[in-house]
Amino acid sequence: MRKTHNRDEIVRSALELIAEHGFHGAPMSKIAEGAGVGAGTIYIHFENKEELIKALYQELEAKLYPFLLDGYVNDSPFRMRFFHLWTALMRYFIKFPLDFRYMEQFRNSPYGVACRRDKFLGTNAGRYDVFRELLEQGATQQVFKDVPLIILFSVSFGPLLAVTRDHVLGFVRLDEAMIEKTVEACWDAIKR
Amino acid sequence: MRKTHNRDEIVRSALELIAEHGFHGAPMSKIAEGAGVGAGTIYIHFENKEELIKALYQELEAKLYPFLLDGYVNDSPFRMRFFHLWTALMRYFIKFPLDFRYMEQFRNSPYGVACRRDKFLGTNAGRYDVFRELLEQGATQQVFKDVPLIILFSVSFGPLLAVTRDHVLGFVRLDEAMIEKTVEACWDAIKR
Amino acid sequence: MRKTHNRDEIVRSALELIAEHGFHGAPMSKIAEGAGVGAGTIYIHFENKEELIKALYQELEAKLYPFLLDGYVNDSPFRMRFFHLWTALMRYFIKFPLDFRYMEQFRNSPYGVACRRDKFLGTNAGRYDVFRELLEQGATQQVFKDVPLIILFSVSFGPLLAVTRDHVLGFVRLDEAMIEKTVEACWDAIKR
Amino acid sequence: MRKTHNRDEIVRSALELIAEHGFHGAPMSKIAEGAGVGAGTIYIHFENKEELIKALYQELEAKLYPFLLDGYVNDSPFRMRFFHLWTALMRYFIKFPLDFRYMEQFRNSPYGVACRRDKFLGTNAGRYDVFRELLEQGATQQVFKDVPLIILFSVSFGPLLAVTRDHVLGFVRLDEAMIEKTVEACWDAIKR
DNA sequence: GATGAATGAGCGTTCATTCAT
DNA sequence: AATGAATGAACGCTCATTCAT
Repeated sequence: MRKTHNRDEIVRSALELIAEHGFHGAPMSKIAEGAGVGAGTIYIHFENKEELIKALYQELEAKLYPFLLDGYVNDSPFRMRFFHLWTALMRYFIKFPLDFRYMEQFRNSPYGVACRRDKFLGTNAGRYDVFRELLEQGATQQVFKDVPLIILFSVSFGPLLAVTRDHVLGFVRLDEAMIEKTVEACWDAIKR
Repeated sequence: MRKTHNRDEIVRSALELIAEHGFHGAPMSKIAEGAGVGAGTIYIHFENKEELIKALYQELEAKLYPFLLDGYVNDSPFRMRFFHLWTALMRYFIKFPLDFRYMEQFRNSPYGVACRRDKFLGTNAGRYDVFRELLEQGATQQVFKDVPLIILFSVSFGPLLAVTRDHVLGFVRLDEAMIEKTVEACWDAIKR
Repeated sequence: MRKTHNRDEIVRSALELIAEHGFHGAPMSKIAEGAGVGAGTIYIHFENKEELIKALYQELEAKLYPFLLDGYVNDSPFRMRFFHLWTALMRYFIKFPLDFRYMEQFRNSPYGVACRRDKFLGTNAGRYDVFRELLEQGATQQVFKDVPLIILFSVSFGPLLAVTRDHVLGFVRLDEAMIEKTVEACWDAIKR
Repeated sequence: MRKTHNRDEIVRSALELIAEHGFHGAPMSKIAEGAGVGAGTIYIHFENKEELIKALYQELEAKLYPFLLDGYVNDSPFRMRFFHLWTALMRYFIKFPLDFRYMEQFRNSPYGVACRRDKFLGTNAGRYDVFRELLEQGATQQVFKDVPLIILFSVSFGPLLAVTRDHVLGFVRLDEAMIEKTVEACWDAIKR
């Protein structure tokens, strides 16, 4: 189907350009060019630039999920599940640095903030999320520090994202040992 | 002297607008308007927008430093010094949320990345920095995990910045107890 | 096709405005207005103002050439060929005074100087040019004064351009007799 | 007297900048800087930029005149006087290339055209001018071609100015022999 | 569905001129 | 007389979006 093919190319082109040059360094005309379509074609598939940006973020999240769950054993020990998820996330970002750079930009943008507000306070507050499930469980079982859920998120992802950023920007080159040490830091940060 | 007054107003207006709307959401014309000056006046004090952005960042850093060092005792126990600095930083950001938002934007921009590259690899690699001194000392004394210096930075600041962000964006309201717990998380994340 | 029509209108408007008010008296916005298009439309057809200016010059040269060669007999006597070309050039400028004024402005601008430098010293030094051919031939046959080629150009065009300028600016009204006298002056100036 | 000194410096700075970069490449602020005065000081001595430009032109003309008349013998043979004036003019321009470039720019600008219109048609039509006197005399005595005075001007100055331009722009290097040949060309062009 | 030329508001920046000192 | 910070209209140019084809 032609239609889907074009849409995919647009999304791919947007990812590349925005990840590399930021939202404002990626004009619609260049996204179209990179996708091999006309400028108007984007507006057939997406209402406007903002919608394209949000849709792309959701596609990246959807692509990430199976990666995280691959090999995830729901009833394995708590610590192991934490290590599995955090390690998988880090490996994913290292494998797909464009995805990381895009997602970081998104998180730092008004769109991303609104998205997060919705996640914690809004209509999506209850939607299923492996990370949330794990953190909530750990909080209940008093494995983690006694702080609000959102702070558990920030404290346990903070080191991972910061270190991954260093890698993606070329400040360090992460190998498996360093990934393990980083995930350990995340665990140490959060555990009681 | 009129000159200094205008310059200060421009810097203040730029801080407000950029912190709130990002670099691209803060056109020079609005910065001028917010400062109560003509558009051309900015260019008397700053060569161009980029220079204004960098100068503002440096002013904020200069304002932050004394705040960190206030009460800092150079030969107090290691852990105490860490807690002093990290707590002071967090309190500063909570007290001046615009500064935090601006500095975060800067760090996530090409300017900020270049600045950091310079700090770790370039000509400023040796310049004095309380944080760096402390982290290097801790690495030498094997108090911290055995990872490169840059990762010590990311791991120990990661939770702090992420949690502060939650506060500044209104997702949590941090009190002294929560600040302490966050700094503890930073310490736990980094310590061997 | 709309595209070509708009491009032509832009070129026409630029010619009029620049011929009359100079490069700096012809802002892109007014050129657009004169062409009946939006300001951005110009940038679809020309990369920037400089490229528009150069392209317009080349179009005028291309328009001039056939005019010069019409009725030009390659093996007619030397003096006749000179009179043919110089007379045709002068008639052309009188018929299209905007072209004259534009070309003069161009010649007096950095673009025009660079263009001329290229013609005499650069990569275009060998490109075919009726005027150059005639002058080189005349130099070889010692019909002309013994001076460098570039001076033959200046000496033989000098009177023509100066007189044409007088006409275009309204200081004289040239008729056929006066054109003939002017071309004779050019011939007298150059011949040995 | 301070006043005169500043004025002179402004005029000198304007000459340098405009000759080199054109009217639009010479902002008042840079002219002030080059003169070592404040921007406002220019407006004490000249009403506005246009007046500065015109005043500078008149100063250059006033400076040129004595140069032309030096050694000029009013009752020497006709041809000799012509050669004296044209040669002196050319030498002057070669000696003071900034003056030449400035005067050419002026002549090609609306100011210059207005000035010339005034000279030939306006209130200054009768003012004394060595060149005019000589050309009028030559016309009366039927030494020159039978064309209007203004065309005598253009025809006799055309080669001189064009060749001088070549020299000033670096296309040729004129020596005394070449100057003589150029002046001869001017004479040939004009004489009956 | 697909195109890409066209739009025009808005951007960063310049500069002739003014005026409080 | 001299200053130079301040002004703001105007510049060249960009780009999200539209619409005739």
